[in-house]
This record gives sequence, structure tokens and C-alpha cells, in this order.
Amino acid sequence: MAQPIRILIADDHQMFIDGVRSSLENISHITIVGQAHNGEELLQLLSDKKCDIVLLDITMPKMNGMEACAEIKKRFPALQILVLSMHNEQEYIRKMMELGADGYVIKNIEPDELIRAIEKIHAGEHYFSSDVALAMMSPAPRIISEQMLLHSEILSKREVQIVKLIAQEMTSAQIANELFISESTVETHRRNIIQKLGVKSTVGIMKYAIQHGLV
Amino acid sequence: MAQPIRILIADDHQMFIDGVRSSLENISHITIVGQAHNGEELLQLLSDKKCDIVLLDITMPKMNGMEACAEIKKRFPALQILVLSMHNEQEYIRKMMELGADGYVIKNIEPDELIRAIEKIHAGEHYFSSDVALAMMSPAPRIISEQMLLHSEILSKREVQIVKLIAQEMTSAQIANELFISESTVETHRRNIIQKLGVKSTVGIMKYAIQHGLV
DNA sequence: ATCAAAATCACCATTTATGGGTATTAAGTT
DNA sequence: AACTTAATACCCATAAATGGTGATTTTGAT
Repeated sequence: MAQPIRILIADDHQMFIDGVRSSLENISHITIVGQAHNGEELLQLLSDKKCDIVLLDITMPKMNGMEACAEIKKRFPALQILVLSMHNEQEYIRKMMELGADGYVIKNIEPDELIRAIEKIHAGEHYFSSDVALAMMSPAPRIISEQMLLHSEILSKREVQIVKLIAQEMTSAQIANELFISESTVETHRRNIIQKLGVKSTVGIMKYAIQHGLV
Repeated sequence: MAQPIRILIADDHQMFIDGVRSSLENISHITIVGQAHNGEELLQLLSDKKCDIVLLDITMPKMNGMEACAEIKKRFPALQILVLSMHNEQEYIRKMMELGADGYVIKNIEPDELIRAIEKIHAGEHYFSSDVALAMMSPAPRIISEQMLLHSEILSKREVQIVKLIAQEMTSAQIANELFISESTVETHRRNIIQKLGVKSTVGIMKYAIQHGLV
């Protein structure tokens, strides 16, 4: 190849970025053109620098990997995304693929495999590490999981906001006060959230929130 | 220094280990003598290899960093431990220090600072990254926090059991049914748990449960 | 301009959870 | 044997959350 594959890395841990860098620095046909510690930074970078593939973490502050992925695919459809996550739950994988990711590997991947993944993605193929592929094999870990996927439209901004406040152990009344809205409204939101996520109670909301990096 | 500082790294993510390795490989007075992906592996390694400092992650499978830390300090009191974690909550920091850790830094630390931390620890001092020190400054994030520390004995077996069931979105009645005890008892446990953890509601219990790997 | 989704609010009733206090029994420790 | 903790259970009252239904307004997209 005449031109090396240009890579951008987005991950909130510098040390992890360094790990990736050290794995790739001696590979002649791959070059790292930049790095970001969150989704916002990444999107800013993308306006300036040209690159082929983004290595994207999911758990990041400010704008997480899911939001970033959706945004990137909207603004730069040609850009390819390889998710590098520590989560290998079906929900995550499915979600990221729905949002337009081109591949998904677990962070404990070996350098060799990472290189292979990048090459595959660049060649227009999808790539999943074996852990990930395995996770997708099991038909349905929980009964609610199907329901969860059916209702997997993302929560609205307001709903996310409320989930975050719930996660701070606030009651509906306190949240209403915080957001200058009625308690009824908060409770309506609460119930809509429970329905959307296919969970039973606030406890389920919390699990979702933590697993999806909302807290 | 005649002898380099011998380091062992324990972290469940190989790529992170690689990140640390690449940061330290050109430092002549520091040498990495081994790595482990969980607490058990680490303890096995320690029986064979001699080393000065363990870089220890908290979140690991099989045996996590807390258990490993306690065990190491019991079996090898002279060995020094630098916690390398992504959590900078007071609870974690305090806990690890109680368990005998010698320093605590956040994973997004810069390589320079990591080296400094290792040197300090090896010199018999403690070391905390500025993030961590800052986190410890705030006297009490919540008023109940003091209470939290006073009551920081771990939950009893029964209580842990109930936390796990709560995490499955079960109501007190359902839990009572599951455990063949009265609903009153479950509610008493529930309230004791809330008090012990210094949280406000079931939401707080959930956060604790998830962060401490009970679910 | 029109349509769909999101956000807002209220009424109802019922179920759950929280907070206070009290008490008994079993199990384990010193 | 004396003491502590864990586990069990109940009383009362209040606060909070859940479920159902219906409705208006704002906002965003086609």
C-alpha cells in the first residue's frame, strides 16, 4: 500500500492510548494521526484532520462512544469506526453496530489481532474479536433482554437528564425542583423511562445508567 | 542506584499493561519483571518472582485488587503496592489505603508522573496523584459520608444476599418469598443496609452493588 | 404546513419503600 | 458465662414510586 492507514484514537485513559500507540508504532502501513479523550474532542479533531479509521471507546466523559459514533456516521459517513471497549455484552455490541460501527473488539485484545482488525475494517469488512462473536452467539441472556432491545430507542435528552438525577439518589420531588418542572412531569418521565428500557423499577434504571456510562 | 526497581503489573487489560510497559521500558532504573491479569495470578507470581513494587488495578476478575492487596500485605509485608485505578472516589482510595496500599494514582496519569510515583513509593514514601489528593480534600461529599465510614464494616452475608436480590429488581415481598423469611425482616435488612452504606435509597444500594462487583 | 415525537401537567388508586421504635433468638467471641 | 453481632419479626406512620388515563404545548422533521 502506498498510503498508510490513518488512525485516530478516542479513549479517556491516556495510558490505554499509549498502549495502542506502542502496539502500532512499528507497523509501517498504519499511522496514528491523533487522539482524543472524549467524544467532543474527537469531533473537533475530525473537522481538521483527515483519517480513515477511528478507534473508539464507549465509556468516555462529556460525549460517550455511542453518541460520538452516531454523530460521526452522520457527519462523516465514509469514516470507519472500530469500537475498542471493555464491555462484551450483547446490548453494547448490538447498539454500536446499529449506530454504524464497522467492528467491535474487546480491550484485552492482543496487538496482533488489533492490527488484523484494522486491516479488515480498512478493506471494507467487518471485524469482531472472538470474545465478541461468542457473546453474540448466546440467544438471549435474560428474558427482559428482548424487550430491552425492542425498546432500544435511545432515551430523549430530558429523560437522560432525569436518569442522571435519579442516579444521584434524588426523589421525584427533588428532581422537579432542580429542573423547575412539576412533580407529575418527572413521574411521567420516570414511567416512560421504565417502559422504554423494559425494566421494572428505579433499580433497573440504575443498572442501565451505570452500564451505559450515564453516571 | 545499582539495582533497578523491580515491578509487577496486575491489570485485567493487556493493552493497559502494554501502555505501562511502553512508558517504563526506557527507564533504566525500573524494570518490569512480570504481569498478571487477576489477583490469583498475581499471588502465584509473587511466590516465584522477587519484586519491589506491585502496580495494582482494583477491578479484576477472580480476585480483585482489594482482596489481592490484603492478601499481599499479609503474606509479603515488605512488598509495596501502588494502586493504579480508574476510580477516584474517596471510598476506594480510603479502602485501599486501609488495606495497606502505599500509593494511589488514577489510570489517566501521565508516564512522567507514574515514574515519579514509583520512585517515591520505593523510597518508602506514599504517593497520590493530584486527582486523588483532590478527591480526598473534600471533607464530606455527602453529610452521611462520615456515617458511611463509621459504619464501613462490610455487609453481612445475609445483607449481601439481599442486595443481590434487590439488584434483580425484586421487591421486598418477592425477596421474602425467595428466602422464606418475613417481609418485615427483608425491610429491616433493607434499612440496615441503607444505614450501613450511608446511602439514601435503593438507588444508592445499587450503585454500591455495581461498583463493588456484587452484581 | 403538517405530522410525529417530546415535554409538559393532572387526576386517580395502589403498591412499595422509608423511618422510628422494640424485641426475641441463634451464633459466635472473648 | 457474659457479651456482641446477625438474623429474625412486628408495630406504627409517612413518603415515594408505580400504573392507568387523558390532555396540552413545544419542538423538530418531512
